[in-house]
Amino acid sequence: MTVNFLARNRSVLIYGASLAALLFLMKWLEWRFLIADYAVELYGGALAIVFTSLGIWLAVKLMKPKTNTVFVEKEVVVKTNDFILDERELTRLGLSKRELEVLQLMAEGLSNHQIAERLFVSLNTIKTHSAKVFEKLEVQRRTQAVDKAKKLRLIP
Amino acid sequence: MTVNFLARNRSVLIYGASLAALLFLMKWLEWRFLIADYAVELYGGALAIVFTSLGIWLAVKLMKPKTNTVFVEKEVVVKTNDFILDERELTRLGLSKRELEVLQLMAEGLSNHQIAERLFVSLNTIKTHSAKVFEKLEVQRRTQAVDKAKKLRLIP
DNA sequence: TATAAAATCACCCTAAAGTATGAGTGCAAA
DNA sequence: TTTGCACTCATACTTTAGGGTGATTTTATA
Repeated sequence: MTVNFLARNRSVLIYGASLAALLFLMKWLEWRFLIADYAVELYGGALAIVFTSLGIWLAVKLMKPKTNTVFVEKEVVVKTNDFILDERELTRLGLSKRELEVLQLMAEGLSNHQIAERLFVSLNTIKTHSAKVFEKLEVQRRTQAVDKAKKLRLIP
Repeated sequence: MTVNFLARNRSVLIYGASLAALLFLMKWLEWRFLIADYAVELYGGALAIVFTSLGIWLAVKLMKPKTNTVFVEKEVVVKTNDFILDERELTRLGLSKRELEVLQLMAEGLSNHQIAERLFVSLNTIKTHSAKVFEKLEVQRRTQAVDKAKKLRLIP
């Protein structure tokens, strides 16, 4: 902390040190015969050093620290695993609840027979549903239907 | 900006103003009969003001601003469209180049007949290929094969 | 060059999928 | 209340898919 302070105010310290050094130099050179004549100037120099220091101390103590706030954007990859059903597309195509259900089971690779069992209806009903699904999706095969439905975000 | 500076350094300014006011007060009170006697003190006061100001100015000028680095998380939706084929899985299952090709076309919803035309081979050949694909993927239907292949990252 | 794996094709048969059509029921909106 | 829609089921038929088997030709590699 102290080291940091010293580092930050190096220029100020150098200024102060230079002033002090200069005074000492003058003092050493002319101590013996000029001290009496230049007493006022020496007094002024000392005053300058002391009050410059006071000023610096005051400013450092009282001045609110200047803060530069730097905003750094950190990219966070968000997984897009979350499937959101495209309701708009769904209503546009006019797919009913049951038809979508059949479509989902189709996508899981179930046969019409298995879908019928799963939904407790007859095989013929599933055939009817799938036929309507194909019609609405404008396809001929279940594999096409699944492919298109995935692209249209009707199923995950 | 200037207003901001004044606000931040109010204490310093008050200190300086007080010093000045004090000097003026002394001057006003004792101007006529003490000016000669206290010339040195007035000179010292002036020096004090000037060098205190100098110190403040120096400190303000030279003090390095504190840098606050704030990390802001920015959500970036990365398209996970980039399909990378799972070669390991591919070799594990022992799927041949041609079989994978057939699998891909299956996933696009093509019928065996269409696949045969696309690859310039007979329907029977496609049937053989698809049969081997089902065997290797341990499934019974093409819809299942497509579903499993997608999950295993064999096809996009 | 021998050999294994891949690719090709054929035939037969069954299962599943898909097409077409008709019809009954229930529910909600006009 | 009627009308439309979703859901249900059935029958008949066609097409496609899938299983099983066997065979020939390429192709890559030990």
